[in-house]
Amino acid sequence: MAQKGITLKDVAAAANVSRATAARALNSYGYVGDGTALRVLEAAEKLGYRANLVAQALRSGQLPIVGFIPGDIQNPFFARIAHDIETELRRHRHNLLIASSEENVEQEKELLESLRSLSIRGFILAPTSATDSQHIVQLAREGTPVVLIDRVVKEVHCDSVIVDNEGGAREAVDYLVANGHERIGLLRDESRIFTAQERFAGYQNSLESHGIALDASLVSVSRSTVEHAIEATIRLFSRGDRPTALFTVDSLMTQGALLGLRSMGLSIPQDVSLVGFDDFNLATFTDPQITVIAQPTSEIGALAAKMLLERLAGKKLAPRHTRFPTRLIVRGSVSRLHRR
Amino acid sequence: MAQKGITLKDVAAAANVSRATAARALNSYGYVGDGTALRVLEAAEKLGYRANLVAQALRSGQLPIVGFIPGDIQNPFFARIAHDIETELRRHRHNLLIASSEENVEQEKELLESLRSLSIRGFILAPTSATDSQHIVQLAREGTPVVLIDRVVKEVHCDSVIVDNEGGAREAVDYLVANGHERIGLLRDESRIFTAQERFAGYQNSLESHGIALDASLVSVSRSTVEHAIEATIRLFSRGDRPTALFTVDSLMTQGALLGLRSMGLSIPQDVSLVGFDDFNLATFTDPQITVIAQPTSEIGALAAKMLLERLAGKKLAPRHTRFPTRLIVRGSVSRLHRR
DNA sequence: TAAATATGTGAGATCGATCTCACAATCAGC
DNA sequence: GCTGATTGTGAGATCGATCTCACATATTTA
Repeated sequence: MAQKGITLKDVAAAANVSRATAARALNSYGYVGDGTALRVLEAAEKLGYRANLVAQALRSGQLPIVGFIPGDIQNPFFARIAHDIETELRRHRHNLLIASSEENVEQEKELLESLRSLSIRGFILAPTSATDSQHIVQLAREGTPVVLIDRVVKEVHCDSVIVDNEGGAREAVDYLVANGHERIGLLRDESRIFTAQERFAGYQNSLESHGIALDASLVSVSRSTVEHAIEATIRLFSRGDRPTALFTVDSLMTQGALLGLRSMGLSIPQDVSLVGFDDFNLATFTDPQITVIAQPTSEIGALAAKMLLERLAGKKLAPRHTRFPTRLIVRGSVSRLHRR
Repeated sequence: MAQKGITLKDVAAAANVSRATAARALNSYGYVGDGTALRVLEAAEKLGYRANLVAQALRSGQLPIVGFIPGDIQNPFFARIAHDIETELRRHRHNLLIASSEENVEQEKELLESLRSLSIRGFILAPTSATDSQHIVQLAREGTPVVLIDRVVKEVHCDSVIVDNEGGAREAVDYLVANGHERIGLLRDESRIFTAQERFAGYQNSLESHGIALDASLVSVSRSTVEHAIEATIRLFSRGDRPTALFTVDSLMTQGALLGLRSMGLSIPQDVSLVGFDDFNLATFTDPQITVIAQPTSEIGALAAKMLLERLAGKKLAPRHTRFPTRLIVRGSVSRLHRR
């Protein structure tokens, strides 16, 4: 009952022309007499005619809808991106359908599969697995425009927008090392996820370049939620020779680490130094303020949407890959470690 | 190019039957011979047939899509609700289209208007205005299922899920008064918004019941973002006789207040006591932990989705209105005020 | 003035799935 | 063996917008 039921036919009847002519007048193509066109437009106006997008889609094969599949819409990082994508799409009369993969490859596959039958025009996707990607390859190969954000997948040929995860992580750990830390814990998410891999690589590379051996027992894996990160943090710091510093790979984990450490009575930065990847609202309120690697979150969504819209408009180019730099924001959560 | 193009016709041809019979076999209705049905099913399987939802929608007039129009998808409150709605919808093979009103009535109207031509099945809506609501009345009257969340609009007859805003706000202010505060500031959002009205009423009623006169200069209005709330807070506390306590009406504002107060060198709870409406992740990390009025956020989305799905299934009942209770969580951001 | 082109319009096909209707067969009951 | 129900199937219409084609008139051009 969504539609009042004023169709092109009604408009045509009111204007005393055929459907074909009405369509020409409304979409201004082909030959239409001036007077006729005016009559049609007036009739449409008076009746409150709105084209049925579903009918248009059946002919054209495409609904003016773009799908966005983030790992988790509750993560402020993705929420911000969703907002920016939607704003950009609206400018071009497209709508945004959001379905979260919940960081589950199977769910991601099912979503893609089911959205496909909706004749959605294109996808903006944060693939949950860097390797299990045949479904995405397949999608891109069929010609559906796809833009990957935050995470890429090697074999897929499409536009992508990511950040310098390795460099950012390296900078974070370099900074901790420069402050005298050697036992540096890592709170990361599952290794299937592209950003986790890259940030881990940054962690490794930094340690290696400083001649510090990687200690696997200092690395804790957790899902990216505050609750899971609290647990993982407690696990990591429940040992005798606990780390003197911690690097967390996203803002929800940073918040989990804050809460976990507090619950253990460990204070920052006296007992533990902390650097988090991805800035967040309250990072400057906590005491101390949290030192972070900031990403240009506000640019990712808008750029991805623009890229996708260009593809939808038919632009044929080689895939474009944008990688934004990150930025270390030094606040107060890292202390200089003095040898004891 | 979203569709590989395997249509019912292809399946019918492969199974050597007519389209009508193929449809009957696939959707199991009417009479179909056992052998025939099997042939059709096998052919569909082999070809990888997926029904074109757009074509189905053209006939039925409805796409399996539900629209969600929150005030701001970046507000964790709405993000959580969006997540829960989506999870529930997916169970019933429906998709979620999210478009933010950005707390702008005109945008809300345009969105509704444009989504209408998409033949969306129903809406879950947090109306940005408690009074400017003809567009929603109209929508509901036409028979489109609508569920209002977080905010209601008087004239609209449809299901709704909200919380006890007045009671929650009253409890917050009662608590401050019980701790000796009389000059209690209010950081609220625009009065057009339903929750702002109700929470303001709770603030008023509490003061009145304690014989405290309402001082309009203690009330600061701001948009519901961290940035705007910082400014509003600073404005409110830049006066000589500043409030001894502050009540903020949502979690982004609470965070803004925290940052604003800190930037002014005011500490909580020594200089200012604080109670916020809506709990948030870091409320227990900040020092002190923040006392809040918690809402059952995790129940709202799921319930709203269920209600909507029932309506979509054709359930005809009088509109149901659920109002969840709130809960005061006492932490450490309120101090007992001693007369000076 | 005849031929060629430009302009305006409508009838009907199309997109894909589904539904109505007509028409066969098969089977039961009398 | 005949009527009437039961079962099975296909032809064609339908949803709404758009596009192709054919067919008119007008207007140029040779």
